[in-house]
Amino acid sequence: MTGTIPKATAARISLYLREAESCRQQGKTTVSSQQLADTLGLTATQVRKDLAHLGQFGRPGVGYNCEELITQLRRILGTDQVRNVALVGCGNLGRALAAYTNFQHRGFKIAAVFDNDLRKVGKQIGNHIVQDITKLYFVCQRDDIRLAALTVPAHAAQDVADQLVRAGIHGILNFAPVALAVPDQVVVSTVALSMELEQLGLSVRLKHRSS
Amino acid sequence: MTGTIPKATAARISLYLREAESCRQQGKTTVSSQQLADTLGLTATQVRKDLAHLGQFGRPGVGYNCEELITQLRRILGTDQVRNVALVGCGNLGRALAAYTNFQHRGFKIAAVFDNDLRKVGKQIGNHIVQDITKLYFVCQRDDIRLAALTVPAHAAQDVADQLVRAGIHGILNFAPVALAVPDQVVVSTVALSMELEQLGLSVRLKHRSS
DNA sequence: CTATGTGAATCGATTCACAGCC
DNA sequence: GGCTGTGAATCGATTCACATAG
Repeated sequence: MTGTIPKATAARISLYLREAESCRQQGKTTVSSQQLADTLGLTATQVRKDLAHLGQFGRPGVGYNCEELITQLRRILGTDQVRNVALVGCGNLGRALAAYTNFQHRGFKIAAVFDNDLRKVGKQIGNHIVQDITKLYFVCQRDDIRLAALTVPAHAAQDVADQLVRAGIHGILNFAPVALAVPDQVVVSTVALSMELEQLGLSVRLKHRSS
Repeated sequence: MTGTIPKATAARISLYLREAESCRQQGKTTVSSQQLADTLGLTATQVRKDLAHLGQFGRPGVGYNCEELITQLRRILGTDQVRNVALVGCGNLGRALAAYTNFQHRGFKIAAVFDNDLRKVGKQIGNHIVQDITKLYFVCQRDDIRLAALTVPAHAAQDVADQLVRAGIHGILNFAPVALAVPDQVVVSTVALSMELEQLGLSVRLKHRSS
């Protein structure tokens, strides 16, 4: 049951959700562990173990009901309710994220956008007005913002991370290629494009070496 | 030695490289496994096992020489030489990536930018002129482009991925939240912002549940 | 006959304990 | 004393084999 979710399983929940949504959009009502495994590059057993870990939805001889799978996975991820996200840093990447409208459908709402550059404060980006970063604490408390996306230059990332922690943020999605020091109860996930490219290049090298 | 790198170790190489660079910038000449572990949230033993797996640089009683560590990690990642990358899709995210200049310092060069929208073709983004996607095969072959960043809408991702495969691309950094079907010899790494947010939110939930 | 859920076995990764070097 | 590299032990995740339900 849902008592405790293995880390490896947790890391795949988003994949299952996307694939279940994709199946639903194709008009399928059910999907088998074998089908999920094939498109996601996993094994059927692995998929069954994972989904059984999350609570046993799925009927022998039939498969998993797409609609139910989506509902359950969303509930586990907590994206059945919309959560507010602060976006800090209005460079190229920050502006790109601020302009996205899809997050809301996925359970996240960019509720506020901040920058420390007073020339940017007050400007409009997407549907948002850029606010002064000194308002961080006030706005996060007022609007119950617990997650943040950090798109500032690497040299400023730690300083802003400290401000986010003081503002009561629980999770930081960090786009700067630096390790952030934060208290234990705060979660940081770093997504640095240069690091992703490095990993991709390495995977390609290793695959072409060994085969 | 470098005979075979464990997957878990490979996934951490970029972290070690960033931290080694950070140490060098702070003027340190050496760094210990303990220091690396502390800032990266790992254990010292884990760091030593990883680095020993990659070839034993590191002197007992002293630690790892930052400069040598950087050189060796770059060599393993293959980023000691610059590799060309094609960027496909000039939406918000694509434009943000095209404008980045840091990739070059990290061993990657955005060598060409493509879109299928003829209104965007010919326009300038950063230092690049947007090219018609029909030129993909020609340009990738001519300029020895083997990696691609895919920043097109989800519904177009598979179609463009097929074109990338035909153009001889070996690795695709996919920013669309869909699973791509590609031949075995092609590597896909998906970085979907909505999925990263889901994972972050889940980590926060699990941490606050259990503690 | 198809497909799930699960104990048992296997595989890989992390941690422990310590030998050896600066 | 401080620190790396590594065999041995532990822990977790994947795979196998199969019982069970539709």
